[in-house]
Amino acid sequence: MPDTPALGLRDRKRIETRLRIETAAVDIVTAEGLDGATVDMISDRAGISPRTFFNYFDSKEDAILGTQDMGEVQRTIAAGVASAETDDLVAAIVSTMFQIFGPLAARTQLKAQRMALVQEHPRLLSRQIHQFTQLNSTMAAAVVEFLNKRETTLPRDPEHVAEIAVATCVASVRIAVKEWIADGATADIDSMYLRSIGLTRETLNTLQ
Amino acid sequence: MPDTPALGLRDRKRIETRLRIETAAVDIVTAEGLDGATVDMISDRAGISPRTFFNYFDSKEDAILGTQDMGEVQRTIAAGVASAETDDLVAAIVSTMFQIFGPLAARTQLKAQRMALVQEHPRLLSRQIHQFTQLNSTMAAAVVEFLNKRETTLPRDPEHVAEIAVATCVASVRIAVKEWIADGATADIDSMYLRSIGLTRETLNTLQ
DNA sequence: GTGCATTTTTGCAGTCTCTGCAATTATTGC
DNA sequence: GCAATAATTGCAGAGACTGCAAAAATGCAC
Repeated sequence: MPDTPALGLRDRKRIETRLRIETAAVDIVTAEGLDGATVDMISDRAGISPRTFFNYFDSKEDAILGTQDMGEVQRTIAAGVASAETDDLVAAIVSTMFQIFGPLAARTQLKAQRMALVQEHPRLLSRQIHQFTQLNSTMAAAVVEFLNKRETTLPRDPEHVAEIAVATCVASVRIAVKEWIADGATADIDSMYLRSIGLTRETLNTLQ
Repeated sequence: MPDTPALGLRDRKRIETRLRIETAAVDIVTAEGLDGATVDMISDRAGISPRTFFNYFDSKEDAILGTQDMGEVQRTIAAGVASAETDDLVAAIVSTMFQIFGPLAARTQLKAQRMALVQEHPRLLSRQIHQFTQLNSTMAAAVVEFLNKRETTLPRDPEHVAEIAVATCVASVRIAVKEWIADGATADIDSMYLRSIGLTRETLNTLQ
């Protein structure tokens, strides 16, 4: 992915503004709490009008989470699972997830703060889980393709199997990330990946 | 569970009002859509003032979902998984979930409508997922106990394995219920249970 | 039944989120 | 420059939700 070839002033400004809003939102919520932070305060710090705030985000929560266009994420998923070289479904799903959230390893102050907020405020967690859930169906579709392509002991209901498989892997990634945060967010992304795979395997052994 | 021993008029009325609100909420949202239904409309049909609405529910969404006290649910879970006679973890989890949502089989117009609404409106789904997530941690704790009690090849991280196992089983139950709704909600609860177990097994086979 | 304590309901005023619309301003391609 | 396009903004307004204090309903003595 080349670094955005020819970005005009307009687009550069938009990206910049978006980031300013996200930063302002996370900062103020960190300082004042979720209910203590109003859209007015955030807009004010970001240097825009409250009305403009809603041109960038649908809600206060979205601004805090930095919700972005899901289009690219979805394309990454489809490509990732489809192009997996392994026949190991777990590895294919988990590694795709780390492709998506890998940039999380190159973490910024903003991202670290954001993750802390999500752990702290149930309302945010709820919204984030919802986003993950939307991802789930996209991932499940990619997994169905994966299954069909391999043709190895095709299950009766590939769609359903795919959804459960995704739910399982997503849970293991989530837990690996949680651990990672608990450990002070020091480890690198590879160890998170390995940890996540390991958790999945352990669970499968236990369930069998 | 004996039928509420000595309930005064005050308590009976409160329960009745609560149900009237839930019914009104579901009916109006079914007819007018999620945004088309206002708290004023719901309160009006329920025969209460808008202010009283918020004495019963924290939000419109909660009224639609009929959100209730999670205390009893949590006790049911702990008891269910703990008292499971099988050594089969999947069976223990899934059957506990059906213990919880079993009364769903004795379904009412209200519950059927509610489930349809949740499938239809992402905002509701989001809120419900959040509730389930809270349940997950309770279930995971019960599963850890289950694992410890059996002492069969204790995994390195029982807590994490438990969370993933629960996520897997919850997903399979969710999908079984979804199918059930798609089929017109005709089948009985036992077939849902069997379907859910079957889905889990298939997935495990595929993942191994 | 009457009177008193406790709950529940309600109205009201107010804050905050979020939307549609139309005017204004900024960027772009020519 | 100049027109087309896009972003920003103000404004008016709907709707969700809260705190507070008055009013009504209920429970419990007596």
